[in-house]
Amino acid sequence: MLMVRKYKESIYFGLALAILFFIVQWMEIRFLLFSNNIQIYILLIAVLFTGIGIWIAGKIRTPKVETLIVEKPVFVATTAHFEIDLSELSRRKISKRELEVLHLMAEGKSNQEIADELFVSLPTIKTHAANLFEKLDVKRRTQAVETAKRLRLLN
Amino acid sequence: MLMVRKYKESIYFGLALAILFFIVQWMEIRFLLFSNNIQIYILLIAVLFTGIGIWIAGKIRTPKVETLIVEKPVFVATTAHFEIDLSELSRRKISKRELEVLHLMAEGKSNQEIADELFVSLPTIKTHAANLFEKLDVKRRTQAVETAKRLRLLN
DNA sequence: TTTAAAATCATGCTAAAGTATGAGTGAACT
DNA sequence: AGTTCACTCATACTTTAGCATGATTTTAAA
Repeated sequence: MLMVRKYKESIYFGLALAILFFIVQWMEIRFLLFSNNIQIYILLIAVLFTGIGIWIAGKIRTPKVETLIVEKPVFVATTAHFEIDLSELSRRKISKRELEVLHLMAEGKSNQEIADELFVSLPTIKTHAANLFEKLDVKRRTQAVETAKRLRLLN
Repeated sequence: MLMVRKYKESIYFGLALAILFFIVQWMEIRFLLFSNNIQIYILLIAVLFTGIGIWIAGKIRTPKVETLIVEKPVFVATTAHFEIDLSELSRRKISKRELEVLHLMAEGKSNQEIADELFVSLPTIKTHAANLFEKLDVKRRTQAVETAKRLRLLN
C-alpha cells in the first residue's frame, strides 16, 4: 500500500501510456488516418505529453523553499517590547499552522474567512481551532485570544 | 533580445517540435517503419516529451515560497499606563452598560456568562452586543474586541 | 524505510452567536 | 407632562462556532 502511494505518479503515467496505446490501436483500425497526416498527430502527442510532463514535474518536485521575510509592523508601548514566548509555544506543542490560525482569529476573522485566506476548507480550520483550544485549555476563540496574549504567544 | 530571453523556453520547445517534424518526415521516407509498429513509436515520443515537459517545468518553475512573518516591534511614544479614549467613546455613543459588556467579552466570556455576571437575561446581552457591533462597525465579538483595543476603548 | 506528527478534509451533531423586530420600564431633561 | 434614551426582555430565526470521530495525505524524523 505504501509502495502504491509512493509511486502513484509513475503508475498514473504508466496508465496514461497504456490508454494511449489502446487509443492509437483503436483509431488505426477505425479510421486509418495515419497515412497522410501522421506528423500532425505526433505533434499533438508531443504537446500533450509535454503538458503531462510539466504536470508530473509539479507533482514530484521537491519543494525548494525560499524563505521570504515579511516584516509586519506592530505597535507596542515604549516599555513593553513584545517577544513571542517560544518556550511556551513548544511546551504546549502548538504547531505553525495553529499559530497562524490563532493570529487570524485574533484579528477577528471568522473561520470561513480564515479558511479562504489560507486556501483550505472550513472543516480544516475548525479542526485547527479545536486543537488550539485544547492546547490553550480554553473553550472559546475569544478566550483563546485572551489567553494567548497573556502567555505572550500574541501581542 | 529581452523578449527572446523571456520566451526562451517556448522557442526551444517550438524548435524541438519542428525538428521532430522533420525527423518524422525523414524517417518515413527512409525506413517506412511506421506501418507495423506505430504504437511503439508513439510511445517513445510520449515518453520523450514527458521528459522534455519535466525539463521545461524545471526551467520555468517558480520556487515554492514559504512566508515567514516576523513581527517587527515599532516603538510608539505612548505612556505605559493605559488611558481610555473618552472622546472615541462619546463619538460612537457607546453607553456604560455596553462598555461593561465589551470588557467581559474581551475576557473571553460567553453571552450567558456575561448575563449571569450582570444579573440580566441572555437576550439583553445579545441586544447590547448587537448595538455594540453596530457602533463599532463590526460583525463579530472578536472583531469588536480587536477594534476596541485599536480605538483605545480597552487595553 | 518505517514511524510519528502535522495538516488536510468530511459528516453529523449540539451549542452559541448573531439578526430582526417589537415592546415595556424608569430616569432625566425640557 | 411629554420626550428621549438607556436598559431591559422576549420570540423566532439564521448563521457560525464548536465537538466528536474517523480518515487520508504530507512532511519530518528516527
